Amino acid sequence: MKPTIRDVAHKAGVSVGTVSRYLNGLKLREYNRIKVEKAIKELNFKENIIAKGLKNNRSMTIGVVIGSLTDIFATSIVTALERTVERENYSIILCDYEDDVDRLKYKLQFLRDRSVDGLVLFPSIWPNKIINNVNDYLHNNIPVVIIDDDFPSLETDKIMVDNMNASFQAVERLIEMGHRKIGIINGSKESSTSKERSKGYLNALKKYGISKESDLVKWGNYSNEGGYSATKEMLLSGNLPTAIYATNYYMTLGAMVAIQELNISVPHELSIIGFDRFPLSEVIKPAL
Amino acid sequence: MKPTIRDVAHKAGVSVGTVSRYLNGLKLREYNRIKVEKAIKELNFKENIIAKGLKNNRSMTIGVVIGSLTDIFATSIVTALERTVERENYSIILCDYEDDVDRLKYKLQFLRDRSVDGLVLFPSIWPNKIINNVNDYLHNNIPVVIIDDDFPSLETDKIMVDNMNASFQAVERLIEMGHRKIGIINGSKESSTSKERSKGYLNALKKYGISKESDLVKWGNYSNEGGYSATKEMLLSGNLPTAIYATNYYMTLGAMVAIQELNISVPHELSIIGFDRFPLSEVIKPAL
DNA sequence: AAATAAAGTTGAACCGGTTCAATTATAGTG
DNA sequence: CACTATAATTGAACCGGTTCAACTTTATTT
Repeated sequence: MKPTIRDVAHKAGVSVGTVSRYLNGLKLREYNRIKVEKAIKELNFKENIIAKGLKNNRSMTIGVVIGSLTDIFATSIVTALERTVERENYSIILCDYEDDVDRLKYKLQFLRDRSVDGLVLFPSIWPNKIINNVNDYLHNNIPVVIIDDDFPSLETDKIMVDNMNASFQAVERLIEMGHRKIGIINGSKESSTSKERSKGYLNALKKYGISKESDLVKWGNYSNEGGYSATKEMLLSGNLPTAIYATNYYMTLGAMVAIQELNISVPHELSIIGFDRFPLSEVIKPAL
Repeated sequence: MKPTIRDVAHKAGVSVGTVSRYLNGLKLREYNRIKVEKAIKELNFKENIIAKGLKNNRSMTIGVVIGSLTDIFATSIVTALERTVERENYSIILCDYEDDVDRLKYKLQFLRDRSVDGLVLFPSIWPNKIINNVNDYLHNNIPVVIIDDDFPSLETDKIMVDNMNASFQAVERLIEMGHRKIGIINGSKESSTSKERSKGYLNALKKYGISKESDLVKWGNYSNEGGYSATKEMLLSGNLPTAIYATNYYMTLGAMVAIQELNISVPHELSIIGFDRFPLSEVIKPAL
């Protein structure tokens, strides 16, 4: 059987309370500290995190809810997150809701039942449908952090990407390079980030007195395939852009494939700029 | 305060033991069952998974250790895995070891300390360095499943991809189509899957009496960039292949970029076949 | 050296479930 | 109907930690 705190106490000749104090970093008398440390080492004692959690009602876990595990934007953030929480001895329970509201709700409940000590929520396209679930966390004083999504009615911490401004700058850059016919591949019509990115595009056009052309505005649903077909559609419509702005990584990839397939040379015939950093960016010549 | 099993027992007028039996699916007398169900509903009782775990020493969690969260091969398996364990009310603690042995060891220990009920281990390139850690699980009767990696000395369950054979078939296919100069973009020299895939390639060549040409064997380290530069190198070496076999998804992508950049047309001048299913496969014309 | 303050230790009770020996209710038998 | 056999219930003890009031030891003051 695994040694317990009582075994340690017995071996060291002190009380359980003393061992507990040691484990929690409180001060012991020198000679007791030495005895406890010796006993811990000899028994190879490891504290039981579950038992610990029972009394102080902490699970030392953080729930992370993510639309899809194959979304590189989200997973790269989770990687950094994991590295951070690990330092405090927390672990991450990762839930993929497969871009489905009901599964999202289910997962939020699931994590509640596991008494996670905190929640990190990645963007979904139905912010209003899960307000109750999120409030359930807040009312129980469980901290919630929302990543890059628009929940105006919820009092949670948020980490926002300045989508509108980033978008504006990207498009402005193209305009400064002389482009006047700039196509955009938007994400999905429901998502708040997509709306923001679209707004930045429109604002940039407006600032420079360029009128919006509907042929040059497509929706690619944030996916490889969507970006591919939106780009094909745009480039085959007859009304050719001189630059394309793809509003995420996957659609940029899809756009690249479409462009190369149509034998359009970048950047001579067409410029392209994409949101998100792009593993292949460094490799492609001319670089994006 | 959250209601406990004792509150339920009190409200229903039965003992805690009876409520516990109900929660564990044992039979109650009809009238007791009704009272308990009513009390649970009225109090909105949820069982405390942590307390449950303390007595029977189960954490209802499964540790999953993965080289990189941005590896689509691994994450797509994790997605399916999560969906499966969720049905049994298990959750997944995901650990990304960032392709680093020490972090891998640390993570294995970390998950042990959290008393996970099982471990799923994704391939690493240092199988021998973690044997002790894995044995620590096995000696404590914690089931371990190893995914597509070669641990001949460990008595764990394994899920293997038949890398050698799949590789053989891919290459054989190319040969049957008339190719004689077939390039391969291998993964990394240390990984067992890569060795297997390489072996399949060589076996196919041997079967058809084609001799190996070193110009046509490159290593791409399983990455986009690696695939890209390996392909560039091969295609610029002067000794041109008529077909290329890229041994994973990322390198296939990198190879495609390289090929299109060199203005080589697929499949007229060059055929390409890739290991792993490929989100863009459907979209690219001619299809891979 | 005695009185007081501060620091450290003790161990029983607790967290919210499960378990099981003892007990009680129901069903089956002749 | 009495007598078993079986099924269901009870509640105290337990899982492995934390906590805190009561106590002991050490340090400081006078």
